Amino acid sequence: MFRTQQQRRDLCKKCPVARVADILGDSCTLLILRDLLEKPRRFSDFGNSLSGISSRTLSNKLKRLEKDGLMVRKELAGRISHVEYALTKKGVALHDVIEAMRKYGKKYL
Amino acid sequence: MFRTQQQRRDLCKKCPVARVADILGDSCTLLILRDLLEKPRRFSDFGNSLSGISSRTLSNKLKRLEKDGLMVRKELAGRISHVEYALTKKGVALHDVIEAMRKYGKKYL
DNA sequence: CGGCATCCTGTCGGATACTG
DNA sequence: CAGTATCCGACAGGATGCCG
Repeated sequence: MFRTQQQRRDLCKKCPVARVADILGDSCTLLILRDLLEKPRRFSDFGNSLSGISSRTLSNKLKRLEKDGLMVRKELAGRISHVEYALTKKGVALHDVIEAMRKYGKKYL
Repeated sequence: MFRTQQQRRDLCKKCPVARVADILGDSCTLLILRDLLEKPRRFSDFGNSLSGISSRTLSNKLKRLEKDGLMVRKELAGRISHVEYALTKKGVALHDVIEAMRKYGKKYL
């Protein structure tokens, strides 16, 4: 699915579910969002909760989320490098989706 | 994510969102569910709405959905082979998730 | 119509090592 | 700490052809 960019555009144009699917459509991103909804995180925080996701993959997913405007990267001042990732309004709005998922998961899975 | 079976089990055990992610976590499956929520479908129905998904992929996704108990395959009597796919109760319950996604997609994407 | 078998390629993502 | 670079294997999934 969404193999070519054209195909992706076509399907996304037609349906809002497809547009969300385009962003949520992989479990990894979903779990990152789940964590960020709770509170802002630092790069290394994800390593633990996501059961050893590789830094490469994490980096890629975060870039995608930032590009899509769901999340912002903040460099905080200090002697050592300190970066924080936090959801934007657009990202926080996914709360309802994630909660619907959590509710379903609890009840049926 | 969910690269090994063990990893998948571990993450799924911890969090309901992860469990839903395990099923919904790819756009293709999601769109199949979207269609099935509307009404039962036949194999070839998906080819159109999913913009040319290959029969191989479609077959695999349907099998997974059936295995997970979200959907049942019904062979209907008749001279020519006629199969229908319909959601189970567990599948229909995903309505809220999909609708939350639709709402979000409409508003923000 | 509703698939399955085979082949083959692209992409994802882990492992490892390195940097400012 | 927060990544980037490179390499490489696994696998998803398209294309094609065939079958009951």
